[in-house]
Amino acid sequence: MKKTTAMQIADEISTRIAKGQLHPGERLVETALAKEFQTSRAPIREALLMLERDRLVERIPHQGVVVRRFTRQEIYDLYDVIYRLEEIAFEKAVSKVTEEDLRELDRILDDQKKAQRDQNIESYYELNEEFHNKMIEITGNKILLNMYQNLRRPARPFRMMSMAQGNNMYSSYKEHKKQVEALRQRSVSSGKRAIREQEIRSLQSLDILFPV
Amino acid sequence: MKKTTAMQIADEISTRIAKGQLHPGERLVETALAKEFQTSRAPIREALLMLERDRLVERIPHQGVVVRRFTRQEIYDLYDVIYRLEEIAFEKAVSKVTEEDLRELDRILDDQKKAQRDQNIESYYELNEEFHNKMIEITGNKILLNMYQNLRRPARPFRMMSMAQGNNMYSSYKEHKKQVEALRQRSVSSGKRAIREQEIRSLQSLDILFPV
DNA sequence: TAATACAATATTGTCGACAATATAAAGACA
DNA sequence: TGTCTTTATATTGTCGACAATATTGTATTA
Repeated sequence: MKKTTAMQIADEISTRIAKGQLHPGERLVETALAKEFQTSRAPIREALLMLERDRLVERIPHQGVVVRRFTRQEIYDLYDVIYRLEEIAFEKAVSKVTEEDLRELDRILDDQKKAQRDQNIESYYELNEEFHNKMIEITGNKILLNMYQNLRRPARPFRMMSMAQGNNMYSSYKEHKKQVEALRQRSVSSGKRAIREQEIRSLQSLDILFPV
Repeated sequence: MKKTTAMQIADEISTRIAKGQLHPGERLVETALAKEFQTSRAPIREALLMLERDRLVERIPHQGVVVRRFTRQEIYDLYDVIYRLEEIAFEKAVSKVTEEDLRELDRILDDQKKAQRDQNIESYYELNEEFHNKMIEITGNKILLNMYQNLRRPARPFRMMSMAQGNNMYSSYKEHKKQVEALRQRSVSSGKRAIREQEIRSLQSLDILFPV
């Protein structure tokens, strides 16, 4: 199952958006992209449709495609939903988690600790994704996992930015550790508490990044 | 902002899937559709991409597009997430609801009552959508609303089927009424109770529709 | 007969050209 | 001068043809 060129292009543009090389509101013109990627417009159009599917860009008929723009409110709403989903996931995970799952989470935590020590934001972020995905995988609900990933994808640029801020990477690591501990003890309440703490911290970061 | 033909085609195929005229797993061949809709393949391809975006079909590279197939487990997972989101929405709505919102919900309930009396499933279903969308609109969280709609869309065929079953339309109406009453009293607990009751009923319907 | 290699067919992927539409620029009129 | 109309330009939408790929059917060989 080889990847079609449209998919490769979609991947490339996707990472550019994630890394902040393409900014919200920036226009994506088909002909320009076709020239850059040395193809015709057909695969470009298809790639853009795929990106719209992933909610990374917005398409307006006869007007074109722009990198999705979030209002301050939308970012807050996005975070809100993400953390509510994490709570749901945690609650479900408590009754399903195995010893092997816990070992896997410990492994990710260890790697995160190293990345945090090295101040390797990129690496830490990837492990972060892994951690949360693992957490939801434990629930066994693929719909939930899919939805969660769809939400986090557009949030990535903001998360990266706030991760680079102050000692957020360290406190993020600590919260994750608390979560795993709560999961080990099968304690829904302390798990939720850890999630809430992280949420508060995230919102504080947002306030610094996007002052009113 | 006129609708492009690709969008019209996507709408048409979308309703066919929703109404069960196209069955899960059924193949959607581009040339055949192009012939039927009297266009070239370009807008068809685009429409199919849009449907994939809405999670109504699955695309496999070089193999084609099929109407999305759900396993029994996925349907259960889908319902699970939908009801968890409704709970979240209700909790948020309690602190935001206005008198005008309540009147609007009453209006929808009245219409549902009529549709239920006439055993007009189609009409009842549309009002049902309206009810739930309104409920989430009250929260003011557009991300949540969008996500909720994305989940309900592929679930529509199942919901329609279970609505046609026994007196599910009537009990659905009653649960909605309870929800509005709970909202009026700003009671999170009784709202959640109503949602859970409806969830249980839904799962029972599913068990009848898809016996093990 | 069963398994494998090969050829034929159906279908998707990509291309370049043209048509339709929206935006920007230029002109007409009060 | 300012507003409306018209024209020009840029960009997206659609088309038909060809290329690439996957599947199916057929032949070959052990």
